[in-house]
Amino acid sequence: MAAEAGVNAETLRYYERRGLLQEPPRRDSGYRAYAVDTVATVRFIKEAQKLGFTLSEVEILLHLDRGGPADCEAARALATEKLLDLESRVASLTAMHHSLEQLIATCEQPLGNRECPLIVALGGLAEGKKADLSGHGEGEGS
Amino acid sequence: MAAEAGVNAETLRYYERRGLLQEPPRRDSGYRAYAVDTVATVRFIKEAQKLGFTLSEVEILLHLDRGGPADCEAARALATEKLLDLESRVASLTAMHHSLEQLIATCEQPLGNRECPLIVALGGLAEGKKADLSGHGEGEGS
DNA sequence: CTTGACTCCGTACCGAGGTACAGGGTTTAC
DNA sequence: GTAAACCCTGTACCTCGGTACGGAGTCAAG
Repeated sequence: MAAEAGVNAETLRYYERRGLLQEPPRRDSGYRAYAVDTVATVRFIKEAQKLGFTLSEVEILLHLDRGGPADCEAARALATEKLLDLESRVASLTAMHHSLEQLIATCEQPLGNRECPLIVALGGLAEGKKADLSGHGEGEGS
Repeated sequence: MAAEAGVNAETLRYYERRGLLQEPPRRDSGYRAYAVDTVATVRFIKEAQKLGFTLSEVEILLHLDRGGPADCEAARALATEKLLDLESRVASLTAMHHSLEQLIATCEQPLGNRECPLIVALGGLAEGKKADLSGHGEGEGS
């Protein structure tokens, strides 16, 4: 069953501990007797993870699944929130990418006599922020 | 000094423990007497982190900074590698974004009588993978 | 009936990047 | 000269998503 869902057996137990899977009935030996559709649930979890949901959110989603239309609303809200989150992450990674490209480009610059332009540039980037000691600024640059 | 660099004092000590900052001289009281340019180093660390370098990589970069032109090459290689890494992360986030959008779109579909289309759809996504029980496939989909 | 592959349980650990706390010492401003 | 506000050390803890281990029981095949 673990193999079929593509996860370790330990992972299944972990999910059970976390409440993502509810405890399956046991055989008389104590072995877990998983319902057939548990495989689908595990795949659901994995899919949702790939879409950026945390396990806690997945848990919420799973509980929501047992509810009515109001819960469906909630599920959509959660998904929409994730979407925004993804958007901002993409934006910031893209910004990083851009900066890094520029940074690497400095390597083509004549390198004076001994300093690595890349590292110097990275240090230089930070200079801009000196004025920033007003608050406890956890600055997000862009 | 911690405030000026925008980090906790504890974080400074943490960096020192990790070897990112070398141990500063002490006043006779035992207090750390940071050199003026340590602030710049800390900002460098923070900048590099923002660009996706891990602290271990930053450490390498800092050591590289003391070296010659060969080390400069190495720094550029590291940066280039990071760039590729960023590219793939952006790609995968973008893919997630796309899927999530489509998923949310299913919410507009008529919802039968009681099932949340979003959750049903997420479950449905996983179906495609049933054939995948050949190896121990830790599948990377896309 | 034995052997090997599975499963059980509980607990501890990984890595990354810190944060928190306790129990002191020091500095600085009033 | 005293009180607040900083700094020191060391250790423990946090989140996240699992993985590993040990000692025992169980299942299926030969």
